[in-house]
Formats: sequence, structure tokens, C-alpha cells
Amino acid sequence: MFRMKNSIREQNSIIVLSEIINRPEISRAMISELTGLNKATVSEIVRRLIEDDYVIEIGPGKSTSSGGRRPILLTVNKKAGVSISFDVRYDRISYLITYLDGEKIDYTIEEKEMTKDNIVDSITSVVENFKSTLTDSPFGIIGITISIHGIVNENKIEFTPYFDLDEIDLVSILEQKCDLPIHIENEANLSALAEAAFDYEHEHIVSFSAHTGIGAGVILHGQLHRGSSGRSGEVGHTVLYPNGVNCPCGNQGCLEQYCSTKAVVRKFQRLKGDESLTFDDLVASYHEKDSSTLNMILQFAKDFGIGLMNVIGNYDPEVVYINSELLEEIPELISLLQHYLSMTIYKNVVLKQSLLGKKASLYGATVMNLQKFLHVSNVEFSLNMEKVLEVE
Amino acid sequence: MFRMKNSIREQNSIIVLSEIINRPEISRAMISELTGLNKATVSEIVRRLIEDDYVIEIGPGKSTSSGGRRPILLTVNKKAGVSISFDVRYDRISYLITYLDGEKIDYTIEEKEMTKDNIVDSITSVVENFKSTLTDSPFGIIGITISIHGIVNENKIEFTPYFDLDEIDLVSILEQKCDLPIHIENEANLSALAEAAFDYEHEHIVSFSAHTGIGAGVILHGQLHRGSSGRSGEVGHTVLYPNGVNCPCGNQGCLEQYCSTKAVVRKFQRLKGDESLTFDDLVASYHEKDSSTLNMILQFAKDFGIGLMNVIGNYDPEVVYINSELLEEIPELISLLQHYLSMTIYKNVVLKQSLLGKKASLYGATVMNLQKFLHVSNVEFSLNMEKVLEVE
DNA sequence: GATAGTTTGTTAGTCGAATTAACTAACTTC
DNA sequence: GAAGTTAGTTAATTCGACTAACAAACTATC
Repeated sequence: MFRMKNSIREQNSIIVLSEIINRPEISRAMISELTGLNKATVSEIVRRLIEDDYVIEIGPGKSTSSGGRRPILLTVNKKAGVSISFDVRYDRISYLITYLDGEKIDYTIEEKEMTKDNIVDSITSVVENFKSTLTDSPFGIIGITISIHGIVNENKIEFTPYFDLDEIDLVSILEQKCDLPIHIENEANLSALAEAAFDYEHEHIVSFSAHTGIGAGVILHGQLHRGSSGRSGEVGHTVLYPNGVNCPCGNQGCLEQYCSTKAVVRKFQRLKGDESLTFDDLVASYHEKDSSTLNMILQFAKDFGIGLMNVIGNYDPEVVYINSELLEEIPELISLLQHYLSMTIYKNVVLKQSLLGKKASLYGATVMNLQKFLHVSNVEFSLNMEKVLEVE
Repeated sequence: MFRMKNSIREQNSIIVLSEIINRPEISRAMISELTGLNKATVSEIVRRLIEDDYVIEIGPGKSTSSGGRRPILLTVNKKAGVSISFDVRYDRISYLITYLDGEKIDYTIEEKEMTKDNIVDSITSVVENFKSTLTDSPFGIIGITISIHGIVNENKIEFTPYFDLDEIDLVSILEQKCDLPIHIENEANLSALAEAAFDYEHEHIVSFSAHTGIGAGVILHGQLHRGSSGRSGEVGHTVLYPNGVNCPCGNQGCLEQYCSTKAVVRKFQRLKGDESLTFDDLVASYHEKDSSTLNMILQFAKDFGIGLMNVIGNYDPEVVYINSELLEEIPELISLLQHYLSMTIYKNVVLKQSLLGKKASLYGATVMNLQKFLHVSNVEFSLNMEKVLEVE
């Protein structure tokens, strides 16, 4: 058991700050009611939060119909610091710079091949560039979190399929060059953090990502579950068909070989005997109700459903957010999957389309920056949903 | 955030008590060193624990080679209360009565068909019987926990295959009749609690039980993960062979239809064309190196391994305790499974034979009684390993 | 428009848990 | 027997959170 020194680590301070971050404006009295903390306690904690630049007063609110003193509304001092997020894939890099509430300052995607030789420069040039424009703020850049499509453990990249980032110690290099807190995390895990940060209702959340690979990020009791070595939720390599097709991972019949976007497009190409067909062609063919495509998609849904059930049967979450280009284009598949679920003991599990799509991991990285900055491990605070959803 | 009233709920009290429960004897100075709490703080907390009958002093220890005052050794006041555990299957009921450290007072297995009509009497008669022999103790019976081979949620039995316990509200009935705290929990979950209570080293533990059904109990960050509706770890009904044999659960190709003890014996019977063959015959045939039996067991190991990998790929635990009659009789299969694992990204995950075997759930129930009694949700305290392993 | 009632937020005093620092107690070694 | 070491207690202090009382600022109403 370690003792709390830093005031912001103090349990109740973080509870109060969470309530303030969670909504656009709130009064001391309301915080007291929501948390069960005494009014006097809330006043004292808020006094320190204001003193330390975390919170600002934005003026009086309206009194209720039954009268009474008007509340003094509080809000998080969102401009006290900024967060920088990167998402790195083998074929592209994107970044997002936001204030503390998630409001966008800058967002860019660049399609280019990423390697261990260009990643450091790609990142530092963005950071240096931004640093030069940054006017004085109490906290400055609170941290940089990098989303990696691969296995990450203890801030080290252990395995990156399709590229070679595992050959350098990215965090050490960047910490030296930037002199800022650097964090790296798996893409699916960060996506789950993002979904959880916007979901006030649920405690157990799975984010199921199917892009080039398939992975699940898992939030249990409001906290990210990373597993003992950062390998939790690697469902892409659980076996769907014993004795099925070979997978680069060494096993046979892995889910990823049947249900990743890549695999489905390949199957579509073989079905039509045309290797030039793209993802968009597949979607078009489906919407034209081409019967062989329909059948193929139906088979995909069955396989996908088994992979999904596999995760649900292990974790028993309340809700699963699905983040997949294919299911985004064919949303009725979600209903179909929900129908499959309704016939099992997991009928109460709710499937939802991810609201954040391809920006999920970037916002998850923002959440991680905030978590590290505030020294908390839960997601009981949130970014400003409105601000986030209006981006692009 | 709720305030702590009851002294024993107080964070640091429970930390100190855990250290005392965790070993046969310990001094105040050592507690101070282990926990980081100040000597004075430890003295005060221990004073209250002694006052409240949780702890006793057992006399002076030896001083170290470099001299100094001799320590006053402390130990948990194990006879201050007793725990009662039941394990209920469709075909038998067993119970275990222990002191607070897990030392056996009574243990009995009775083979009989259990139904909703006889379960209440079976339990109350044991409790009443024991109550009459119980001499005055500070806490008396601290609780009764019942292990159920079925789905349990919020202290209610929701589904029991092979029998009908889900038709009565067992906890309410027993609470009325016994006037004691009654808890019920799934068998696999309790087994996991038991394994974790004896495992000081690991934080993420899976207990994989394969008996009539297949289930996994999961300990994450030292706490039992039950899922949002008590259905976590229901791996018996994840799909092994898509389009495989029908399962009573409604799905096709469930793991349970291939790897439960029941399923394997049935397969052996068909293999040999003799329906009277038993589990023991299967084990004998294997040890006689009957080639068709060997092949069958090899196939079983492959299937079992896929089921296991499925769980590991989701949770990424540090260690998996396997509780299966078949693997207990053929322990070399564990090495084989470990070999399969070594070829995956989960090469660091350790497989172990359960030390507790068929008594795992009973000891897990004891742990649960202690957890509820002490108002804690972790297993950072333990039963007395020596005392437990000498039972029978 | 004076008064009563309501709600927000602050102040003063108190409590309790944990800390530090200085002590006593009880040993070993030389 | 003196010096060094370890165990445990005591007293004073700090700090977070609580209660209770109050001031501030509103609404409703006769």
C-alpha cells in the first residue's frame, strides 16, 4: 500500500474532479449531492483544484423554481493543458491534438509506409511544430500516447505484424528527444478506453475491433484489463476452425483468417475471380443484393458471431462496441448478430456500433494521457462528447 | 464513494489483518516493514484487532543474529469463528466446516440425488447439528457459502443443468431458517478463489474446471471477475467446431460436447462399442497404451488445448490451474498442453495441476465466507496451506 | 415590500487516522 | 558492562473529512 502525497492523487479530489470533467458545468452543491461528500469537504477540495489550475469558475447559474441562492458554476480548466495522440499503422500515421476536454486543436492523417526508421522523426516533427505554437499554459503538453497495431507490454512494443517497430525502444528514444511523458498502448485497448469514457452507464465493456487484424479491448469494473503481459483480447488468434487455414501466428484456423476485413475482401476476390476488386466493390455488390455475395456475407456473419460469442462467453460484458469498416457499411449485420445472441444465455448483452469509428484509438490515447496525468486508472471521467463528435 | 464506518472495513486495518492471516506468525515490526505503514500505526491497528478478537499474541519470537529486542508474535485468532461450505451437484452434496484459517473441523461427501425438495433439509440439518456442538466463540458461524454447478447471479440461482435448483430462492429460504449470512456462487468461480488464496505470486489467475461441464473461474488484479451477470468463464459453451454436434444450450459444436469428462467417456464407449465402460476403464486403457485410446486422448488434448487457448487468448493470465479428473489421472497431458502453448505468443503462461482437486470449490466457499465476513473483495489473505493440504 | 422559506456556499470547531520523533524494553556481541 | 541493534509504545502533530451554524442570495406570498 503506497501513501498518497500528490494532492491530485487523493481519492476524493479525483472523485470531485471527475464529476467536474464529466459535465459542461456543475455547482459545488450538486457535487456534494452526487458524491455523498459533505458540502464543506467539496468546498475545500474545489478551492484546491482552482488554486492548482485544474478548475475554473464560470459565473452564477440559475436558482431553482423554489428559490435559493444561485449556484456558482464550475468547469474544468480545459485549456490548462493539451494532449497529443498518435495512431500508427504499417501504412499510415494519424495524430490528434486536443485540450483537456477532448476539444480538437489539430487532426491529421498521412498515408505513408511507417518503419522504425521514419517513425521517430514523424512524431518529433509534429511535437516540435506544435510546441512552437503553444502559448504559456499551466501544464503545457501533459503527455503523448501512441496507439500501436501490435502487442505492447510495459511501455515496450513486443510484436508488430507487417512492420518492424518492435526493433527499437520507441518510448526511451522519444522521452529523450521530447522530454515529455510518452505512453504506448495497443490500438484495441485504447479504443476500449475511448468507448468507456463516453459510456457512463456500464462497468464491463468490450470493444471489438476488426480491421487488418481482430482484437478486443476490455474494460472491467471501469478499468482497462491488459492481461499479465499486454496480450489480453488477442481474439484474432483464437481458433475458429480446428485444422483450418494456416495463420502466420503458427496456428491453424484462426478467426483473423476468416473475419478480418482483409480476409473478407480476399474471399470476395476469389469468389468473383478478380483480384483487383476492392472493399468498396464488395460493399456495392452486397447492396446490389448479389446472391453469392449475400451468402458470403451471411457466412461471414456466422463466423464473426462465433468469434464474438467467444469473447462474450469469457467476459460476460454488459455491452460490446463493434468497430469494423464492414459492419459500418452494412449495419443490419449488427441486428443479425444481436439476434444470434438472443438465442444464448447472453441475451442481455447489447451490441452497439462504435460511435468513434477510426478515431476511437486516438481518443483512447487522449484518455490515457489524462489518466496518466491525473494518476488514475479508471475512466470515470469523460471527454466532452459534443466537442468530440463534431470533429470532421 | 462510501464512507468507512465499521473499523474492520478500514483500508489499513484490512491490510494489516491480511498480513497476519497470510502467515503462521508475524511481528508488528515485520508488518510495518511489509506494508510501509509506520510502526506506531501498526501498533494501534493491532491493538484494535486484538481488542476485537481477530488476532491473538502467541508469545515472544527469536531475535535476529545482530541482537535487539525479541518480537511479540501475532497470529489470527482462528478459533474466533467457523466457516461452513457446501458443494452441491445433481448427484451429490459435500460440506466442509473449518476454523477461520481453513483448518478442518468436519468434511463429508454424500452421494445422493439433489433436488429442490431435499436441498434445504440437507443443508439445515448439517447446520443445526453443528450449531449444537459449537461452544461459545466471539463470532460463531461467520457464514455459509454454497457452491453451485450452474449459473448464479446476485445470490440467485439462474440455471442448473441436470437439476431444478433454479426453481427456488435458496438464499432467502436458508436465511430465514438459519439466521446466518448465506452466499451462493458458481463452482468454477469458487475454485478460482481457492487457487488464488494459495497463490501469493500471481495477480491474474484462471482456474479451468472440466467435470460434467466446463467452466473457467477468473481472478484479475486479485479479485474474482464474475461478469455483468455471473456468466463469465462459461467456456463450455463457446464453439469448438462450427456446425458440430448439437448442444442442449441451443448452439452447435460447443467445447463441452467434446471435452467434458462425460463426453470423453461416451466417446470411449463408442470407440470400444461397449456402453458399460467407465471412466476408470478409459484411464486403464490409456495406461495400457491401447493405440486407439491413445489416439482418442491425443485428439482430446488438441481440442482441450484449443478451449484452453481460447480462454488464455482472452484473459492473458499468468497461470492456469487445471482441475479435471482426466488430467489428474494422465498428468503428462499438462506437459503436452504446455508444449502447445510454447508455440504461441502465450509461451509465458504457466499451466498447473490444481492442488486442491475436488475440494477446490469447498475451500473457495470458505474464502468467500471470509471475504464477506471481513468486507473485502480481494484474496490477499490466505488459508493455512499446511492445514488445508493435510485434509484426508 | 416585509417576511418566510429555500438553496448555495463558507467558517469554526471537532474527530479520527496516520505520521514523526523520542522514548523504553530487551536482546547480542565483544 | 558498554555499544550496537531491533521491537514496540507514547506524545505531539498533521491532515482530511465531518458537523453545525451561519451568511448570501434567491423565490413566493400575504
